[in-house]
Amino acid sequence: MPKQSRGIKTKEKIDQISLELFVKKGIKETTIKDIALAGEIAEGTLYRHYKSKEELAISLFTENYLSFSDELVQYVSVYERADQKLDRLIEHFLRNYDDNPILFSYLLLSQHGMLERLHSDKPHAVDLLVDIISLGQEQGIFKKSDPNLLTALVLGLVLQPAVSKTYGRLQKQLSSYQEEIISAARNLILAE
Amino acid sequence: MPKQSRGIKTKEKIDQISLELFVKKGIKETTIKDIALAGEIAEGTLYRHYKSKEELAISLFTENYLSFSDELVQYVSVYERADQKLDRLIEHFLRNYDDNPILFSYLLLSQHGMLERLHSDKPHAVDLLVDIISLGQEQGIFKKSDPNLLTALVLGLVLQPAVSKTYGRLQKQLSSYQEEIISAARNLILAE
Amino acid sequence: MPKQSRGIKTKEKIDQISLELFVKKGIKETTIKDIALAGEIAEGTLYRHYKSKEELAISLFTENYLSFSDELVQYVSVYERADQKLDRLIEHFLRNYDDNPILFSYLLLSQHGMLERLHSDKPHAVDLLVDIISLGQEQGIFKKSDPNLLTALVLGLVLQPAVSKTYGRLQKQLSSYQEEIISAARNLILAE
Amino acid sequence: MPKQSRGIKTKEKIDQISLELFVKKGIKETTIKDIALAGEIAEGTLYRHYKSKEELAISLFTENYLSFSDELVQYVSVYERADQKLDRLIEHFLRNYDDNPILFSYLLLSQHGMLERLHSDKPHAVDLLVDIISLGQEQGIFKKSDPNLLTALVLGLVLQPAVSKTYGRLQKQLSSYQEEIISAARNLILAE
DNA sequence: TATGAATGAGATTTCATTCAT
DNA sequence: GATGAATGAAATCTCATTCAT
Repeated sequence: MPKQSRGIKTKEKIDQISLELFVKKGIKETTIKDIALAGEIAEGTLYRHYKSKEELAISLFTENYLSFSDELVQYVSVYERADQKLDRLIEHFLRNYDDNPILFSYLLLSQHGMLERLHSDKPHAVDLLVDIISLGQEQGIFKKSDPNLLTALVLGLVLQPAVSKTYGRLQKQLSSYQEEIISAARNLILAE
Repeated sequence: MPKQSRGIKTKEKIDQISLELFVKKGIKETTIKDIALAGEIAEGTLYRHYKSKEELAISLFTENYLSFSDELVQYVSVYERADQKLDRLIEHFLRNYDDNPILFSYLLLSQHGMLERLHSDKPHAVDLLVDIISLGQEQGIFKKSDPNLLTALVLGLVLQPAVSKTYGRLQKQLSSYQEEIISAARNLILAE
Repeated sequence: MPKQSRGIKTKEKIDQISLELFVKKGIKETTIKDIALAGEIAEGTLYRHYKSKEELAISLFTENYLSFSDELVQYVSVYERADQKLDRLIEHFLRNYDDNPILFSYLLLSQHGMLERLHSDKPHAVDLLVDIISLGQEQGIFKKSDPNLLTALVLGLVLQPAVSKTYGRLQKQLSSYQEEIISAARNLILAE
Repeated sequence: MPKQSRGIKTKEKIDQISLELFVKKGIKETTIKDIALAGEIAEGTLYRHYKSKEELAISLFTENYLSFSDELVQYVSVYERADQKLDRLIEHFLRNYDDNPILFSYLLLSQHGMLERLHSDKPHAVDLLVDIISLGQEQGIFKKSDPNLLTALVLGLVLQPAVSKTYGRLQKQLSSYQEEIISAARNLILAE
């Protein structure tokens, strides 16, 4: 006996609840029953929207990661200078994390094992950072060191605060650290 | 009829193989059968050495993480100045990663959910970093910003290259980036 | 908002599509969703016409099998002599198969498990054949061997070509083999 | 807690019990639980021997059908003349049915849907019959009609009694009908 | 110590059926 | 009559763990 016909709401509820549970307990550790109970839906209902739990987890990652990446690309493309692009990238990331910490925690924590499955021809977030850094080097704005290392270092400056926040080692909104993070990144990467 | 009488070797094999599989596929995703097949041992044999799969995973993490932490504490305690301590900490981490990348990938990737289970009175690696940074601030050597943020940023500079290396985005030995990483950390943290 | 107001058409579509799928994949193996997709109807629509999937399957079998049996009885009753009855029975079967191979494949292949559920006082096709053979023996036209064996053998001569056609091992219309099949049956069954 | 270490016996039990249930109730209608209960094994035990219920059903068909085919080929190859080959084929089939009616009922009833999946380069039972009939025509012993039709007819004479026996419409051992079946086949197929 | 078949609890998944629209 | 999202009972399947050998 169907409870409601609002399919859209149901899918959203599944996504929301799953995200929370996946972050809190891990994907494997979260059972269909957990999701069904928390979402007040039947266990079978999940399968009207996703072929399997794995597909749900992958879709959650892929859809959100790609749409975040798209936005980022869009947002950053307005600027010409690599340093401005980088500033905006960081700003945008931090703001997005604050807007939806659970989603971003999921993206951070499930990178491992997900990024490999990401079959997309479009450039995504990490690619974008590599591109910006290369561009900055061409523009003579950024240091000439190994761009892969520079990427890793800048990535660390941006992602680790998010991870630390996820683990509760940072208390405030990520955006409140924006100035310091951007300044750290600039310090690190600008040609002297 | 036992295949070999040297129990030590078997345990080592279990540890080695489990570590690899845990890193490659995740702990929950790795089955006893996977370990048994890859290690050419019987499924039951694992239970001669560990009470459960969970105990194996925890033991692997704990033993290695704690012994790494201990060494680190030891190694760093020789120095007085916080900046020297920090340099040594980074150096030691990079060297250890190069010595056993799989083990360190495991320590990095399974932090989530593992650190919580670690009930030890000894200070962990992250605590050590916090301590060093606080010390540096007391010594007037380090910037006076939020020590938790500073910790996150330095952590990012050190861990992300390791993650990037794990994902193949960095090719060379981590130690070869040591100078740049240390200099980035110093740049970031030293009082101007 | 109903897509079309002609309920008859919908029922026919359900019957047609179900028949095909039941033959191709089996009854249990065919899901309501399969039928709905192939028939471009909603899953719930089937239940406007049948109480359950089982009722659909039984109805499909019963209606068609019984009407085929009725016709057969009618058609064969015109003749007096058992050998003429037999000829007409074979002719009628082959023609009917050619007219609707899918339907007949269904009748052939789902006998197992269906015949048991058919509680009807009307004689079935196989009973009719047994009767004809007994009659022929009484009339002194047919061999005096075990009538059950004779029935099986004649049945084999008629059904197996249909099965072979279903599996594509025979190409032409079944009716084109009529002469040879009838002659084989006569050869087999006529008293020398 | 494992009950016994006699893995061979367990697999045999699974095969035996499954065969019986598959014939009695159908494959889809037989649940793992049914098999486990009847075989006094745990439900999971089946999966030590087969990857899935479907694999069990397919394996049961394939293994037995192919080994029966092999035997048949072997057995028939001793003779030179097509009519002798045919006699032996029929004899061998009937005897085998009597030796294991359940197995042969399974082979008969699950042909549909199984034969398609039979990926074997070796010629099997039906091919053998086609070959024998072609050979007989070359040897001038058999009628010159369409060999595919002749195959279907002979097949019908042999298989239908088995089907009838499976459905309880024949009482005695199939072998007791051997003479009549062989004679019917000879009558049908021998050149005038 | 080592083995590996067997176990069974618990997870995932299927799908006929219902019912509010 | 038609729709199709939701249901949930029942099926399939997984896999950590045990224990007789």
